[in-house]
Amino acid sequence: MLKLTKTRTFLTANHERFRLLPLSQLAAIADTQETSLKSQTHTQKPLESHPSLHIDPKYFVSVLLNCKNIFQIKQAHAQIVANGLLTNLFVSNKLLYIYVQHKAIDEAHVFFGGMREKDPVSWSVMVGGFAKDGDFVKCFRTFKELTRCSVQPDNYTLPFVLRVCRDRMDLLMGSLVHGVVLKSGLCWDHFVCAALVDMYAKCRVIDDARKLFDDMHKKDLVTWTVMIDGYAESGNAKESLVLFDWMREEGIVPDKITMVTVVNACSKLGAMHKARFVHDFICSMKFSLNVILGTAMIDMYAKCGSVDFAREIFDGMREKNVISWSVMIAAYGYHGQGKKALDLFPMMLNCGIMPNRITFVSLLYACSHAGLVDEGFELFNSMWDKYGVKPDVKHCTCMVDLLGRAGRLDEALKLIENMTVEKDEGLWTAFLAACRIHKHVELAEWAAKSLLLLQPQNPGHYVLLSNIYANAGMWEDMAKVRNLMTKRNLKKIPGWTWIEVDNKIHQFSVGDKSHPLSKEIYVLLKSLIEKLELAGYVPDTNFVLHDVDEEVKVGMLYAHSEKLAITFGLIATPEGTPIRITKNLRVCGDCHTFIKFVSAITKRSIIVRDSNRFHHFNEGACSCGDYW
DNA sequence: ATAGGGTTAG
Repeated sequence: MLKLTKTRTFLTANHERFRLLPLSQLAAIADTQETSLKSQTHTQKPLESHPSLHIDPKYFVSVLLNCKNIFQIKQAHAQIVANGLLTNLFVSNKLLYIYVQHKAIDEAHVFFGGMREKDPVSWSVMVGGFAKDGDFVKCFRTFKELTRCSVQPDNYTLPFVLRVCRDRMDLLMGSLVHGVVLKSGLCWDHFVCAALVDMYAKCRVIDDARKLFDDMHKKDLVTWTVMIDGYAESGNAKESLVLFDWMREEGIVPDKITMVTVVNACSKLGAMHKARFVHDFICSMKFSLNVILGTAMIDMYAKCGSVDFAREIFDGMREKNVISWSVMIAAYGYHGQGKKALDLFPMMLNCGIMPNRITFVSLLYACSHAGLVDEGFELFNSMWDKYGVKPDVKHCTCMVDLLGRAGRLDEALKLIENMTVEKDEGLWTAFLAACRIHKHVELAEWAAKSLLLLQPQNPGHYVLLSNIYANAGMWEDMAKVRNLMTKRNLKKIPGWTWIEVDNKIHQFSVGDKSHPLSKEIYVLLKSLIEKLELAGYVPDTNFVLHDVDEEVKVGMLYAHSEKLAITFGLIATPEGTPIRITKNLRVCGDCHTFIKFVSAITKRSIIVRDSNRFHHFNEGACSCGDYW
């Protein structure tokens, strides 16, 4: 019955010579060979095959499905050739797919090239293979070839090419594909539309993603998840949570992956009530914490201000990976508990987890936040020798930060001069901060100019440089920088501060008057400032003059978004509880001083998070070392 | 026969 059982060598379509195994041995490849043969004879009708062949193609498909490695696939491939089954698209498409599934993309490509007959499935599998492999060029080349062979792009190929656009964040190509989608009339297809939403969301064109999303008549869980994540990633975590509520109202039941993105949104928001709610929700769904969900929750609690809750989750996790450990270390770090962060390191090694680049960033960062200079140096020096992790810019930045805070500017400078890796924005920013503490104008100017050269489109750098000139009384230079900024049509990135009260997020911008309690807030802020000034607070007007927009300068000198949020916090949160605020950018020096005085006078503890740093204020002191 | 969403720093 079998066409070939004797051992001989054979040329596959890929022109490789194989010692062909007898079918009896090939069968051993497939674990489930017996069951699949049985089920085939007893329950399923054999597929129609070429009249001259006696072997059922389905048999080869089941062999292919059970291949464990490339070698086995090639053996099966050879047998398929030997049995003349290549002409069977059912079999050859499966073979192509199996090559792709085992990431043997080159083999797949060669085989694909040699296929005499290709149907839309063959094309999709190949396009998808390149997409999953991240090979943008070959993915598009194949896609173009497909259209040239007058095959219609279908609801399988289009999501694949959109996927590769998404992974590269290539909005231009993505919109071009969107054009193809419109022409193909497939814009109402479920998968195609979801892929478009995903592409736009990941390219941070969240409004376009939303438009498509709103027009979808059937939104499934994956699309909701993509949308929720998209909002969180593009800085609107509040909307993520709104969508999450809406999704449940629509009767869609979230799964663990959705919850990861929701947890992530809470991290970004730093809203503790929301965090608790989401945690309770996860418990009520009886979701067990896998590594990813658990790690996301550690991060959430840490960024919502409670390292202790974060640690509870951490301790309760059965499986932890490098990321879980790094997140926990970082959490202690930005809460100013450097010692605890460092204690975790040997524990992690004991568990057999090897540190990576980010682990070291977290460790060094923890050192700089807690002023642990010697410990930091030791880690920095040992990371390559002991753990094989090469120090990069980020690690150098932590060291510059550490040395700068410790007042060792000259050593920081030496480190920068001896660096072999390319210097980036963060490095110059850290060095600049150190120069400003030590009032070293020339070096500060050098750092700020480097920043400007590196990112001429970032308005923040212009503001920095002009502030340096202003502080040094170099008015002409200052004017030049401001002019350059106007000429290049750059505007300052707006800063926002928000505060969560009774499960609601209240958001403020500079001089904001949109809040319902705006009147009360301004009245209290005014009298508060008077009290603070009596206690010795001197507003840093220099900073205000150059850092805040013109209209603010005139009428509302003291209406920074942080100050508005704090004042509202004093009104709306019960005494004895800490006031927690979050800002999307760094808190300026003036506000830092302001908050210190507020915490001294009102005896309230205040926790400020700016981007991903925490400042704990208590009775007029800040835990994380003064930077201003 | 082929298909999508998730974790860390800066």
